[in-house]
Parts: sequence; structure tokens; C-alpha cells
Amino acid sequence: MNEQIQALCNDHNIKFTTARSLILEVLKAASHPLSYEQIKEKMHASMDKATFYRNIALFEEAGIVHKFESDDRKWYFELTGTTHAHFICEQCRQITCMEVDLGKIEGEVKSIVLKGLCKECHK
Amino acid sequence: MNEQIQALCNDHNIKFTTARSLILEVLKAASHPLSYEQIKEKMHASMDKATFYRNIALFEEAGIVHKFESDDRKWYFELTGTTHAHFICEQCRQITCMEVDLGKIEGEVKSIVLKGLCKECHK
DNA sequence: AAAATTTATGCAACTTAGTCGCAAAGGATC
DNA sequence: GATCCTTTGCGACTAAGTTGCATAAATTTT
Repeated sequence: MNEQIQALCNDHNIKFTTARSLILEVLKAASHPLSYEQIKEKMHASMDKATFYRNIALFEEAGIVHKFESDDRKWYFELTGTTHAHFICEQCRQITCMEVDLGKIEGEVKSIVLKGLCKECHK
Repeated sequence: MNEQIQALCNDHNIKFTTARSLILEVLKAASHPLSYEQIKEKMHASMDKATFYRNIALFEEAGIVHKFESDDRKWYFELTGTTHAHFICEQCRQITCMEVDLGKIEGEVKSIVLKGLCKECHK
């Protein structure tokens, strides 16, 4: 587990530190994008937010992590991987990942965010 | 022009005031979503931001206006109308509207935001 | 392996889009 | 024209995220 994360850092010329390992571990285990608060909760170790955000910025530059804003003025982070869409429910705030076929679009699409009411809340 | 806006307010049980008219005029003339700053610039009349945001909240509740966050920690507003997607270029920050066919999705989709590099910046 | 240099972390102060409380202004109603 | 209700503007506030700076941890040099 840790080896994979260490390898991820090495591959991108990023030094492997405790803080970075903690962040990446949480993101790796997550099934959907998480905010700073959520990541912090899952970390079982304290970390200054400055450290967090600086490392996230580093990951982003390296292309390891992708971030986007939901509709709550917070950033949500996830490991980059398959390009998939996110559905954000305006009512329960749950973020779910989904595959979407867009057909052809000019330019390069890096992320897709759908908003509305999820299956549950729509009833 | 003004009559249409007035009618829009009447139809939704919203009193027609100067401030509201100013906001809606700008939104009506816009071809893509605008932020508070952008709307303010186009208004040719001063308005307190509290007034602006309170009226926007009112429009939202009434279903006249739709808002979403881009990736710059700002809200972008537009009149609701045909459900269409927005493409936000991460480089030039331009927001363009586009039609997208998603196929079938469970729940109710209210907005779609794509991010990436636009046709121009992708070159 | 101690000193020097570089890099990462934590703290505290700061930034800024958006929000809230409150008083004054503007209309409507009697 | 006095009373009531709504809207507006001002200023203080909020909170996610950022930045400067000092300390701590690595890494390199001698």
C-alpha cells in the first residue's frame, strides 16, 4: 500500500514525506472526491492546512491529483485516473462518480460535473 | 425590454424594483454566465453587494436564475432556460455554452459543467 | 559526522467572495 | 399623514484557502 504511494511520488519527482503519504493514502482509499475537511477527518494525524494545501498544489502540478469546486465554496480532490463524471446532489450533497459518453467535443475535456437531484432525492 | 423583465417578476410574485431590474437586464443581455463582478461592471449604476446577492437568492428560489461555481471560488449566474452545458476553459477562463447529449441518467440533472482546455487553448 | 544548504512543516496573520444584523429609505395601506 | 412592510446600503463578520516567516527535518558538502 505504502509502496504504491511511494512509487507514485518517485515517478513524479516528489519527495516522499509523512504529510504527503498521509494525504495520498486517504485519497487512494476514497471512492469519490473529498474536501480538505473530509480528508483531515480520515487522516488520524494532525496536519496544518497550509501543509495540506501546499502539498495538494504540488500533486496537482505533477498531475497526480485533480480538484474541482462543488457548489459549497470548497475544493474537492481526487487522484487522477480514468476521466469520469461527477454527479453532485444539490440536496444531500453526495458526490458520486459515473461514466458518461459525451460524443465528440472540440478541445480537451478534463472533468465533467453534473448537478441536480440524485436518484434518492428525486423521488 | 423592460416590460419582459417586469413580466418575469410578476409571473413569479416578485416585486419589480430598480435593483432587480438592473440585475435582470444584464443577465438577459448576456450570452453566458456572469459573476457578480462582471454583472456589476455592466450595470452602469452602483449597487451594494448585499442587495445584489439577496436579490439573486430571491431569483434562484423563484427559479428565474441558476448559479454555479467555476473553479475560481466565484459564483456565476445566468437566467434559467434551456438546460445546457457549460464549458469552462482552465486556461483562458472563458465560459461557453453548449448542447450535450448525456443519454439516460437516473435522478434529475439541472446543470452540466465541463472543464478542460477550449478549442483555442488546446492547440 | 559536524557544518552548511536545501526543503518541508507549522503557526499566525492575511485575503476575499459572499453573508448577516441593523438602521434608514421607499412604497403600500388605512 | 401615520403605520406597516419590504427593500436597500453600510459595516461588521465568516470561513476556505493563501502567504510570510521561523523552526524542523533532510540532504549535501567539507
